Amino acid sequence: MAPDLIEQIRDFNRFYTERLGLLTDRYLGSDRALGPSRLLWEIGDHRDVRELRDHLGLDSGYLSRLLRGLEEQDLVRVVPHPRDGRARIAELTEAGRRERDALDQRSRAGVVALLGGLSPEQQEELATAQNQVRRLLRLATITITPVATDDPEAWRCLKWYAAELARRFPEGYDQATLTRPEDLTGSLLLARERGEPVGCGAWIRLDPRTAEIRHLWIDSKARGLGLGRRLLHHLETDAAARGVDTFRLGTHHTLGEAIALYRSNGYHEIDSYGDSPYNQLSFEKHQPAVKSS
Amino acid sequence: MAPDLIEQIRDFNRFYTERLGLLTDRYLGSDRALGPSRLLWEIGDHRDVRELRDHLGLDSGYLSRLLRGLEEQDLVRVVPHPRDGRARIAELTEAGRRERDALDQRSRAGVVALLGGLSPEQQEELATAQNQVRRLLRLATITITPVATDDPEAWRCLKWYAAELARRFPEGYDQATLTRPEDLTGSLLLARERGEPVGCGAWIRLDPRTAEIRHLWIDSKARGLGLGRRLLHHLETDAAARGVDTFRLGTHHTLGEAIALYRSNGYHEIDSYGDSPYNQLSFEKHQPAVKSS
DNA sequence: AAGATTACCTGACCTAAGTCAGGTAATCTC
DNA sequence: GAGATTACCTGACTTAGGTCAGGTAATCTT
Repeated sequence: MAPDLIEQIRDFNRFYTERLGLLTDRYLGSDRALGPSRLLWEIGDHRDVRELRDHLGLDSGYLSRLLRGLEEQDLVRVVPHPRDGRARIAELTEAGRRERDALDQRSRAGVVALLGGLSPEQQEELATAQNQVRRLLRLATITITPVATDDPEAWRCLKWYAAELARRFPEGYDQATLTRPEDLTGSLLLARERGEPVGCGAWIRLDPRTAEIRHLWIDSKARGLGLGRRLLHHLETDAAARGVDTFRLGTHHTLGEAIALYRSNGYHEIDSYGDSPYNQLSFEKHQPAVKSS
Repeated sequence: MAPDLIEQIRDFNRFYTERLGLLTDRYLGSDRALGPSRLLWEIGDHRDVRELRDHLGLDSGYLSRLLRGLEEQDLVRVVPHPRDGRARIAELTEAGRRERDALDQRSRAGVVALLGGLSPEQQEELATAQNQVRRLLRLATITITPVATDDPEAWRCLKWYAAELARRFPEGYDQATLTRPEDLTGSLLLARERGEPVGCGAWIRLDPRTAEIRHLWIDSKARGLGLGRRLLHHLETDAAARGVDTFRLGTHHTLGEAIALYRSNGYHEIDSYGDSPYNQLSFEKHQPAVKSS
């Protein structure tokens, strides 16, 4: 990997850390410490204490003390959970809401001041470049791993996939059409973003040198990142490493993004080969088998 | 200002903070705290203690203690300054250098792992987008302020400007040609990045409705940001607010970037009007006088 | 209904990071 | 050469942010 590229990324990280320092210093302003401010913000209007603990990654003792502190200042009320006697819910009081809004306002003001130094076009350019950075960093940190054919997380994805097809196909989609675990003769891949499943894909072996790509699906919150392409590529190299040099797949007229993805990845349309009623279009691609890197 | 643009910027800041958290957690790795690690890094091979204090913004007592700690671990040696008996210099020992290199290696490894999830083209895209973000944020945080005509910081800039012209003009440049403070009948503007002067520009009044732009200069470390344009624009609105509607300036064949800047800002070439031997080209622009925003 | 688990709290303790007030020696300014 | 300033150090203190070991009550599991 190009060393200067690495240095450039690190340099940007250093730069941004420094800039963020300036912004959050300003954002603070109040004499409240960072912890309580962040908590105030995270509570929103009301939130499970348990959820807060998970989300902020805090020790239960520490969170408890933080909440007590905010309660003493009358910014927060901690009330019993209506359905679980053990659990509790933190909610902002009127004063707490005012405080949170003030914090919010201060944070906005910092950004407004920053943008004031730029022309409207430059502001747009900034937003565009930031979105690009975010998109690529999200994509880079999503992990793709092979999982067991009956992996519960992967099956949650497959269910979502089926539900989406049912919504999008005019004729609906029968969940029973999903490939059963015992028929997944190739691999089942699961994509996770920060631990959360956000996509899946599988291939099955049609014959020793032919694989069929199936059930390629990306959660809506992870679309537009280029994850579909990455997942498809991963499936191909995975299959290629096991002797496959021909890939096939079937898809549906309504799945425009998928069709575009296949075409732009070297797939060409062929005559229908399977018997699935949903496979209105069939595609194929040849590629010499090589070991995955 | 567009509210969703503001939210987008804030959202990116939150996103990046979170990502950086992940990166620096990894970067740590060692059981050394963040403070000493950062200090180790900043010392480089050797550095004035005083410089470290300024640069890291640390209390002198705190820094002293940090250094003592590193000295006890044999990572750092603090030796007297050769030319100033009060001052001292911190330098890494052999072990300190190894430790710093190990930190560095760990930080690189984190970035390499991150980039591993992207194709080479995407890596390039990421670097490009990050540079764009950085460029715009730098530009946005540079302040431009009018200063006294004999302001010492502005005059440092003017001296640098003169020195650069002396290097670039085949015939050299006589510093005495710089406009004297008493002749700066318009304004002298100074651009600062994080407090440091990085550019200047002035206008003088030729007649009640005509200004001459002079000595527009950007430090090499702030070039390519679009600061020249911003500074020029600032000079124009400043002059316009004081009744000027005609701008003139003279420049030199060797200053290609400046000539391009003037042309792209509505200046057109006119016959020579002044008597400066360095003004090989003259430009003019009309613009109705309006109050600055 | 017993035993395990979960949700939260309390008290005791700890470290990193920093502030502040003063002190010493060297150096600069006049 | 006196007085101010600078560079650094030491000791005393504070705060934020956190860990850990237990305890209580509610709930889930079998």
